[in-house]
Amino acid sequence: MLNYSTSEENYIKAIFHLQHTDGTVTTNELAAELKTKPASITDMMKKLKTKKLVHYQAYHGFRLSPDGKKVALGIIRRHRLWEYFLAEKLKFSWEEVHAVAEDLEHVSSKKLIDKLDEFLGFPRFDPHGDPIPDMHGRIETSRQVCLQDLPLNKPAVVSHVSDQSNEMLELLGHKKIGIGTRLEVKRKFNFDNSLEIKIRQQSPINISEQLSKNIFAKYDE
Amino acid sequence: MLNYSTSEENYIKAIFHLQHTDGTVTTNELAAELKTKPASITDMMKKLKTKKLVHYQAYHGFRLSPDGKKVALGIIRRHRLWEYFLAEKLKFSWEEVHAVAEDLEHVSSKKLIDKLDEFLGFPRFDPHGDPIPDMHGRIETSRQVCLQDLPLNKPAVVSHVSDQSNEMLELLGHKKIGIGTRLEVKRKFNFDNSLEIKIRQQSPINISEQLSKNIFAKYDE
DNA sequence: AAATATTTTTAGACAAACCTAAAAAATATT
DNA sequence: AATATTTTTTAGGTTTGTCTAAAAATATTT
Ligand SMILES: [Mn+2]
Ligand SMILES: [Mn+2]
Ligand SMILES: [Mn+2]
Ligand SMILES: [Mn+2]
Repeated sequence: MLNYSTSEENYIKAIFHLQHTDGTVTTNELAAELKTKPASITDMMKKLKTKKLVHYQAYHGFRLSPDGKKVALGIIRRHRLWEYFLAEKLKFSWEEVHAVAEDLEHVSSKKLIDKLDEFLGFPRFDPHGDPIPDMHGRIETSRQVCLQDLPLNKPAVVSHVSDQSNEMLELLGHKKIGIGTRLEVKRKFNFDNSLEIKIRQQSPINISEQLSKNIFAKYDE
Repeated sequence: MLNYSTSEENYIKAIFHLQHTDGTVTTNELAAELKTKPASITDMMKKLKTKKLVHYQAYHGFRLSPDGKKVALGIIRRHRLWEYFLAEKLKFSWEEVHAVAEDLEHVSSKKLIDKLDEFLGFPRFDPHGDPIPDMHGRIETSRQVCLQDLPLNKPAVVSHVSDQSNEMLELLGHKKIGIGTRLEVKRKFNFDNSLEIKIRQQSPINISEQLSKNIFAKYDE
């Protein structure tokens, strides 16, 4: 597999993330995301087109080709493995890992990343709950997010609890929530960010913002 | 502390290493080291001079300023900590670590490096036996090298033995060599790379290339 | 369907980091 | 000391990635 410059990689990764929401990505959208000017986007899209990494027609937006997607998944794999390393091994806080991983992701030795993966025990999610692509670029399609970020009425399965204190576990036990519990968020109250959730056939219960921020769940997108 | 480009950092580090042997470094020397053309060296020296990182007078070579030395030690710290990480944690072999560290050394988050240092247990030497500068740029002046690389007639102290097999220890016991032994290499025979070494007042003894490659010693430079 | 507003592309410029070929300076040889 | 050789610098050019300002295409209003 060829090597790409840091700039090319940042563009490819940004397109990947943007086209997940939209179908195709526009020049202005990408310029805003990367904090560059639209003219720079056009320049780069021409280049990525000749390298067959994007489908691009002047004035009609662009999206990654199958090859481009493979490259993007490689970059995302590196980014998320480094984030996991920084949080888990070096004890960085969740908010700090992203900026450093933004640089580390461009060191592209395949052996380095595969050995790092092994050293970390083949983690499946980064510290933000996003899935880490495996060495073949396969990525879990279900997303892990905290309950606050779960879409309403989406069935999800509790996959992770970040605070393991006695107080937390006592509360979870009382509410009958644990790893594997299936639930849906029915309403979100903006006043205090409390949530109303439904667990199987039980009647809906209410949980505080504080609690919801420490519970993570997976759902299919 | 300011940030420097990958190119600037590679030049600064190369000057640091070259001026250790010579006093001042020449254009052609540095061009050979970095595999670039002399014209590129002149360009960069002008730039590094305006940034006050080198002392440079046209046609008369250059050397690092005190500021330039500080920058160099920061890069070398990052390089050697990553080499240690790769060898110790990711199980890379000694020969593989250098190339990857050549890239990782340019990720310049100070917090990243200080936390990595702590995670690794503040190692004092990289896998090649070179000392790792601490977070203030202090570096041990004594070098650890294998006997093959020891300068002739330099008093040195055995500091490390890489092969710990019974056969090795038997041989070392017979030759009366152990950690802490003071010795000097008196001659090197090019035919088989065997060495004649002197241990205190004993008469000189001969050791094979194979053995010498597994014995490391420190000396002041 | 025209007129207007927005988005995107083109044209041309600039800095960083490299190069080749020619000129200048320093060094070595006779 | 004059000449020849080697080293270093200068002059000018290329590629990558960015920018501004103007032109062209598309989308939205009236
Ligand atoms: Mn991230
Ligand atoms: Mn990045
Ligand atoms: Mn090295
Ligand atoms: Mn390097």
